[in-house]
Amino acid sequence: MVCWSSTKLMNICIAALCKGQRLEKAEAVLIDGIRLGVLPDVVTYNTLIGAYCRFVSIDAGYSIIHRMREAGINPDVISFNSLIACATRKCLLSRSLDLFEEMVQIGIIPDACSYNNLMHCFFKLGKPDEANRVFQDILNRNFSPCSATFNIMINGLCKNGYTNNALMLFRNLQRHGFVPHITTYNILINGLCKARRLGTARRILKELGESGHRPNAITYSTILKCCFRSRQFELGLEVLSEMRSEGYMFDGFGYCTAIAAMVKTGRMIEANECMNQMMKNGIIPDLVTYNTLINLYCKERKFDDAFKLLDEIEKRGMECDKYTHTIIIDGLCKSGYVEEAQRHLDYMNSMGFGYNLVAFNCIIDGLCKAGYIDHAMKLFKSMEIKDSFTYTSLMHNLCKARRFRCASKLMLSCLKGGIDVLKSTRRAVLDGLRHSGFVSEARKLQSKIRLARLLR
DNA sequence: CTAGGGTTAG
Repeated sequence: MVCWSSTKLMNICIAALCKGQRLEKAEAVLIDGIRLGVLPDVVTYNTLIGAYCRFVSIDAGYSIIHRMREAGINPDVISFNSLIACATRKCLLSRSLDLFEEMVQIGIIPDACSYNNLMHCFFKLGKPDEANRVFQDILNRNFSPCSATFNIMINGLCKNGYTNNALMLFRNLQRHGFVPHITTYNILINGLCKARRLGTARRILKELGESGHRPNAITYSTILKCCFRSRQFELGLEVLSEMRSEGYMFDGFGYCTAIAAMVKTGRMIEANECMNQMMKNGIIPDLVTYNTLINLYCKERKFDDAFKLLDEIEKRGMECDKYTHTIIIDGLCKSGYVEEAQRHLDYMNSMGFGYNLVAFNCIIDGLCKAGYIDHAMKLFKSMEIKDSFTYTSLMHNLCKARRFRCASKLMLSCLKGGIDVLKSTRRAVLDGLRHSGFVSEARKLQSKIRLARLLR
């Protein structure tokens, strides 16, 4: 007799192969099993559904439903839950709803997990009311909601702009004895950060520490990213030192964010410390990490160190990307080596990289700063594509050289091309015109700027 | 089933 345990054994084997993305091998094991008289059961097919959904497509997953039926096995709630979860994850939301309905219609009773999926789907559809209805349903039917239910709810509320309700739900749950998991904290912190409520986010972070959980890499990268995005570098660095004094570690992503922000704010000593700490923690640099470090060295004019890293990239069999080259070009410009920067741009082109607008902008700025504004204007005229950086850079430097009418002309072509410029540049051009006697020209330009902004 | 994310220019 073929015993139950051989099917179970086969399932374990198939599950392991599926996990390693070896679907063909898994199918081969199944065929072998059937030939030897080991019959697949609902677990076997559910494993395959999960794997096909994840690695191939939802349709491939769904086709297993047909195969099961042909083999005389009915799909169960787990089969459908995997399909629905997969559809939701891939944002095929109407598909999720159809699958849910199909499941109910063939008489399968949804479980807590099905309802969680449904809520998640409604939130992604931007229908928080529908999601809330499902949530109330879960509570009313005494489905004993698990922490995932609450997490999906809190996350969904945040993502749909109801950060306050999310916070209230969180507090309510706590009052009822719910102990938040690290995931719950992270969801809430992310929501608060995105809503620019940094103060509250920090309070929740503090509570997280007091709760006995430790903030993980996700927690900190969420907070840091948010501080730096809103240009609150001081606060970000404060969080960073808080984290350090607590003995927390970054992953490679976190270090890159932190080092880049320090370089941008001119905190070179701290950036170097951060880099050393990263090395000590055994983070193996990837290309983005190298780019970040090369940027640090270039901005410190340590070109020897920068080129050492370039060698290291090659030695490890990696290839520099457009970021690497742009960083070098900008570094050379900022150190006054504009000719070398231009040579490097030519070299980059010969390597088959496409048009590099950022690099051109760096060189335009570099030429201006080195006093070659006419040279910069010539290059500007030859450029195929320009953006607000190109114009802002030129106009700002023209103003510095007191060539306000030329800057004014550029401003007009910005308005015509629908290119936005910095407020400070607008101010510099207008004030410059006024103070150098071109009052009526300034007035005309100002009204054109107003008109353009109204039409936008 | 639920959470985040890295690098360049004004």
